[in-house]
Amino acid sequence: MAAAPRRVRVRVAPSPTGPPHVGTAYVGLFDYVFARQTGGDFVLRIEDTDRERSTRQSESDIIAAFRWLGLAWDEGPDVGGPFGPYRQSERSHIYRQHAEALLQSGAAYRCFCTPQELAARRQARRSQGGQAGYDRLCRGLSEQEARQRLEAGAPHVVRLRVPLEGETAFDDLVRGAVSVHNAQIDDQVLLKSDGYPTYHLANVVDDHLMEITHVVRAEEWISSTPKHILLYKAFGWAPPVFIHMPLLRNKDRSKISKRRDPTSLLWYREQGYLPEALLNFLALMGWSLGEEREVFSLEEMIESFSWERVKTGGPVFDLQKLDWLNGEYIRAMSAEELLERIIAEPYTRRLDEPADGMLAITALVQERMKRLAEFDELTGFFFERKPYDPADLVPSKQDGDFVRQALAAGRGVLEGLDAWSAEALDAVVRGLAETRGWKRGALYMVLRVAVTCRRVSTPLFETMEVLGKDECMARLAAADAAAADLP
RNA sequence: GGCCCCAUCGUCCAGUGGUCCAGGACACCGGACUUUCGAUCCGGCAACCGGGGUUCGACUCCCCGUGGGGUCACCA
Repeated sequence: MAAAPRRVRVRVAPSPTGPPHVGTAYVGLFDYVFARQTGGDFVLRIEDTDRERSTRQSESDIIAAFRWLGLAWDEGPDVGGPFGPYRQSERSHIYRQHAEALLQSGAAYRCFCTPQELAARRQARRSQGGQAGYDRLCRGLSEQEARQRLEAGAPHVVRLRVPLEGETAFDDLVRGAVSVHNAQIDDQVLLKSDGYPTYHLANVVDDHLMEITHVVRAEEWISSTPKHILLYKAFGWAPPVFIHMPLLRNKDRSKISKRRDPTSLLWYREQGYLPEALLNFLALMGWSLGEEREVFSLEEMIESFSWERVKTGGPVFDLQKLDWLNGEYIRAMSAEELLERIIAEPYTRRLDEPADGMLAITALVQERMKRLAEFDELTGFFFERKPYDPADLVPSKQDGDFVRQALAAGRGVLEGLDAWSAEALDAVVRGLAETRGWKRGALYMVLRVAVTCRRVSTPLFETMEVLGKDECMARLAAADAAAADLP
């Protein structure tokens, strides 16, 4: 039975009906890794068959988001390829043709029920505790009747004639056998009355025509996979391998949704999550290296990936862990690279500042940054004096008197200091604390607030060095004035 | 509700019949370092959903419960 080894072809098939979704990236990551590992092809196909909701904006956002992540596709609407077009809205004739073939063979039939009729009947059935789904009213229509209505121009859809008995099964690569009784399967709409295909038809036709070997998609599709199997059968095609990835979850374990957690890739990018960190994090959702290492590159994942190691339980998307991981990546790079990436996006509005100063500042915040977008907030005091409450100058267990003395003494020793380096500053201030018998921490806190206008800041002396003597002295003087009437 | 999928610390993962009174990571709580925050290092807390089988032996296999999730559209 050994089938000829086929080149692996996978696709990610987003529907451009909103912001690029993190779940799409999740599935796309596994597609990409699998394709790269096997030397296969990764295809991007735009499933824009919902004419109401699909937008070009959404499509380009999706493309931009995937580029940002670095998940490059070999074929797609923007780069072309031998199996195009890759936008379903441009393939309508293909679907119509295939629907026609099904009509001819009797595997499908025309249904003239209107949405309103369907809704009404559905509701009636439901209130009587009956089955959901289509009641198959038009399934029994005679050919003559159907033709009559068709010629009269009655709007209609094409439905799949699902066998009433038996069962349909498939083997999910990560879940094993799944089977459903055909009686449970609805006579699915294949072609809508606007002439566009539904997901079911378009998906099956395209996956076959594009020679997709492995369909990787989210778990929510499991229940419609039997319909797809039936469709492949009706066409006389061999179905691809199916792999249903678990659904990413909110904290309450429901399917991840923007109501609860951020789902837009645009948001992750804006916040300053690094693509490699986000990918690493997504990989951790359901897959592991097999050793106890959690920080790894895309390349490493490609090297050791296997479907056997993907879990089927739905993972909760934990932003706290993403933050930690992002911080790991931030700390692992050089300050130069970090700054480059902050400027490239940009994540800062300080684009006109001198490069050496920016680099020094970046080095100071690097180890306390979790997201690149925090840069300005963390470094604002370097560029401008921030308003602050003079009471902040007072260290715990100290009073205004201490603040005034500390400031006066501090200004005194610093005024005479010429070598304005962190080491020199450290030595001088340390010496001051000792000669006066002051608690070092208390003295430092006064200076910190005076110089950075904040109780929490980057290390004091490095910060003062970057700020320069003039600016520091001016800030100390201002603090001194503000401390005048501190109790 | 019908059908389907899933089930190890709060969360993410390791564990593929014995080496498990269950291991790592995040978070949390302590401690160390330290001029604040952070980073770093050290330590701690904390789980095999329940019940039946199978087996000499089950976290691991099977069944039934229970729980969670998904799906039941001319949306994907």
